[in-house]
Amino acid sequence: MENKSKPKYKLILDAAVDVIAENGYHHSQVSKIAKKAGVADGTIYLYFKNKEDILVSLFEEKMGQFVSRIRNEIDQLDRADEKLYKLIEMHFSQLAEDPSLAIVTQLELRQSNKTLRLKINDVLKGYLALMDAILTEGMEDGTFYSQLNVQLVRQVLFGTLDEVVTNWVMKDQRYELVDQAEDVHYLIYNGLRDHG
Amino acid sequence: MENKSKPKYKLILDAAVDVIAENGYHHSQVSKIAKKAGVADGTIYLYFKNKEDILVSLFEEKMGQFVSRIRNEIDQLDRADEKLYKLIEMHFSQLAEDPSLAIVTQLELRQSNKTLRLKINDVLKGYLALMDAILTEGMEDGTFYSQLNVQLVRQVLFGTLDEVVTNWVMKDQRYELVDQAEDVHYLIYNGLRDHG
Amino acid sequence: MENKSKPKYKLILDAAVDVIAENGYHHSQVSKIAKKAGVADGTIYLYFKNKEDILVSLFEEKMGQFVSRIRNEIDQLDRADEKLYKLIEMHFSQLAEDPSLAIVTQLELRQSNKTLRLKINDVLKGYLALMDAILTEGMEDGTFYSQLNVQLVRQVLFGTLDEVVTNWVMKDQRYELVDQAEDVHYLIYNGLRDHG
Amino acid sequence: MENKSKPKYKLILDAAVDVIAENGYHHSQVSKIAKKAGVADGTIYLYFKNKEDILVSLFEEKMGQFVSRIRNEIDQLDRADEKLYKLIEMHFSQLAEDPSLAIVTQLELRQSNKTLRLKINDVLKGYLALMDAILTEGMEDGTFYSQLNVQLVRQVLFGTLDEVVTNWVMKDQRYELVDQAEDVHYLIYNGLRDHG
DNA sequence: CATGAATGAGAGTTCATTCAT
DNA sequence: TATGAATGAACTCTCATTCAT
Repeated sequence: MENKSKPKYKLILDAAVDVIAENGYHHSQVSKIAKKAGVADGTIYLYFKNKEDILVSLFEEKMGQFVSRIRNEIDQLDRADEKLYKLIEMHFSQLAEDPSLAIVTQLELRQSNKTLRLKINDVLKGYLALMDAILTEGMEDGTFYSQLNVQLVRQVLFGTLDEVVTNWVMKDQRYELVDQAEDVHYLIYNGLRDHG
Repeated sequence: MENKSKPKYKLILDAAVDVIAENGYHHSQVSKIAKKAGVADGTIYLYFKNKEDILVSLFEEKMGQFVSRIRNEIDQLDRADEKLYKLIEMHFSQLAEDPSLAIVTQLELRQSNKTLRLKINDVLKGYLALMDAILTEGMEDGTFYSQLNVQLVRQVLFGTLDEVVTNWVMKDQRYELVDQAEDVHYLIYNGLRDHG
Repeated sequence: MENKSKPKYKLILDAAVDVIAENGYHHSQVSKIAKKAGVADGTIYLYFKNKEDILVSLFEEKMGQFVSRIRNEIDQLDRADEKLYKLIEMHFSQLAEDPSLAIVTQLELRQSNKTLRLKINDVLKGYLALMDAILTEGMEDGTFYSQLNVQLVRQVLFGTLDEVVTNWVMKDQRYELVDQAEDVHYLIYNGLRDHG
Repeated sequence: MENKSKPKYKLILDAAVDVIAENGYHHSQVSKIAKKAGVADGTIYLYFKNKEDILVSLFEEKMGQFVSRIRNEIDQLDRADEKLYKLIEMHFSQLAEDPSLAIVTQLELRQSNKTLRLKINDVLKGYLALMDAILTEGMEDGTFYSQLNVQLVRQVLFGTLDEVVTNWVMKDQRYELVDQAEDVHYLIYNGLRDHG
C-alpha cells in the first residue's frame, strides 16, 4: 500500500484504465491488468489492497486531476456564470480528450457493487463542493436567483453533465462533446422558458 | 407457497424485485428468487429464458406501467409546462411509492453487463419519446423557447430526474422525494438566472 | 408397462429411433421423443418404466426381428459355410436398409452407461448363440477346422461385423455395405494366408 | 498430497484413469479427479483446457506409448506373420498389464460424445497405419494373399482385437488375455477352413 | 388412459488472492 | 521487492420423473 509515488503504481493504474475500457469491467481480471502493466499478478498486491482498491485509486487519481484542473481555471474568472460555463466546458473537454477514461467512468465503473460506488461518491464530493461554491457565489452576487436550493441545483447540474457524457459515450463518441457546452450552459442558466 | 392465486410469471417478477433490492444484483441467485417466489428453481425456466430474461422482463413490465400511467395523466392536460410538471411529479411519486423498485432501477440494474443495458435502453425509448413530445408541443405553442435542442433538453431532463432519484435512494430515502418536484420543475423551466 | 402390444408402444419406440439417430443419444430428451411420437411426456411412463427401458425395449424389439430374420433364412440352408455367408450378408443388408437403426446401434447406444450396456449384451446373446450353432455344425461336418475355439471364433466374427458396420456408419454410409459381405466371408473362412 | 516429485500434468492424467475406471465416465467429476491427484480443482485448468481435454490428452498419451512400443518390437522382426503375431500379443499384453486403462479405453471412453470420439479416432489412425504397413508388407513378400483388401482386413483385425479385449473386460478380466493371442493369430492367418 | 406443469438434484469452470521462493 | 503456481468457493441451467386433474 505504500510507495504510491513509485512508477509501478502509475503503471498499474494506467493499465487498468486501458484494460477496463477495452474489455469491460466484468472481463477485466487482475491478471489481465498485471500483464498489460508488465508486472506479475502478485505485484499488484504490493501496491493495492485488492482489486477494488485499484478502481478506487484509479478514480481518486483521475478525478483528483480532473477537479483540480477545473478549479485552477475557474479561480481565474470573476463572474459565477462564467465559472459555470467553464466548469461545463472543461467537464466535457477533459473526458473528450481521454475516451478510455470516459468509457470507464460513465459505463464500466457503474457495474461495480454498492460498496465501491459509495467510495466513488466520496471521491466525487470535492467536485460537488466546487459546484456548490460557484452556485453560492452566484446567488450572493445576484448572478443566480437568490432563493435557489443549492443541493438540488447541483443535482440538476451534475445529473445533466453525467447524462450528456453518457449519451456521447453510448453513441460511440461520434460527435464533438464540447460543442454541447454552450447549449447546456444556456439551458441550465435560462431554463426552458421562452424569454422572448 | 403463498399467493397460489397469482400467476407464476408475476409471482417470480415480484420476488425478483424484492430479492434484488434486498441483496443487490450480484447476490441475487436464481435459487434465492425461486425460494422467495415459492417455486422450484426449475420452474423459473418455464417462464424465463435465463436469468437475464428475468431482469429484462422485470424492467419491461414495471417500466411499461410506469410510462403508461404518466402518459394517461398527461393526456388530460393542455399546457406543455403543466405536462412537464406532471411528468416530473409522477416520475418521483411512482418511485417513492415502490422503494424496492427504485433501488433496483437506480442502483442494481446498472451493475449489469452491456447486453442487458442495451435492452434496458430499448425499454426506456418509449419514455424518452414521451419527453420529446412534450418538449416539441411546448416549443410549438410558445410555452418553451422555440429554438430548443430537443435531444439535449431531454438529456437535461432525464439526467436531472435520474440523479435526483438516485440521490434520494443513496440517502436511504430519508426525505420526501415528491417534495422536490416543484423546485425541479422551476429550475428546468426557468433556469438559474435571477429573473427578478 | 403392460399393453406392450398396443400401437402407442410401437409409436414411441419408432420415435425414439428417429430422435436418437437425428439428435444423438445425449440430446434425445424424453420430451423430444414424446413430441415426435405425438404423446404427452407422462404417457411415456405408462408404457415404459423409465428412459433406459425405452432403449432396452427398442434394442430388444429391433434386435429380435434382426436375429429371427437371419435364423429363418439360415434354416433353409444346408452347409455351414453357406450359413455363415448368409449371416454376414443379412447382418449387413438389414442395417443398410435401416440407416437410422444402424446409427443408433453402432454409435449412439454405446454412449450409454454400463448397466444399459449389460442389458444390451443380454439381448445380443440370442444372436451369439446362433453364431455358435453355425460354427459347431461346421466343425462337426468338417466344413470348419474341428479344433476351433468356438467362443473365440465368435468374437472374431462378431467383432469383425461390428467394426465393418461402424466404419460404414462413420464414413456416412457412402458405399454399399453389402458389397463387403463376400470379402468378409472369404477372410473369415480362409484367413490371410496365401493358399496359392 | 503425495507424489510431490511427479509433474502435475502426469499426476492428473494418472488420477483420471483411476477415477474413470473406478467410477465410470459419467460419475467422474473434475473435483473427484482433482482430489485423487492431490491438487485443487482449479489446478486442473492450469494444465487442461477443460474436462474433455483431460480425456483426449489421456488417450493421446497412453495410446501414443501403446503404439510406439508395438512399433519398436515389430521393427526388430522380419516376417510379416511374425509381426502380425507380435502386434496381437502386445495389444493384449499391454492392456492386460494396465487393467484400469483397459476399462477406460474399452468401455468408458466410448460413452463420450461425437466430438471426443472423433478426436480419439484421430489418435487411433497411427495404429491403423501400422496395421496397414504390416499387411502390405506381407502381401508383397508372399506371406499374405496378394489380393487382400487392406482396408477391410484391417477392420477384421482391429474389430477382432477390440472385441476380444472388450469381452475380457466385461468378464471382469477373469482369464489371461494374452493366452488368446495364439488362437487369434491362427484364426486371422488361417481362417476357419479345415486345412487338414 | 392421458396430460403437461412442476420439481430439484447435480457439476464444470473462473478468478481474486496467497505465499514459498 | 517481485514472482506466478496454486488455491477453492461460488452459481446457472437441464431434464428425467411425478401426480393432480
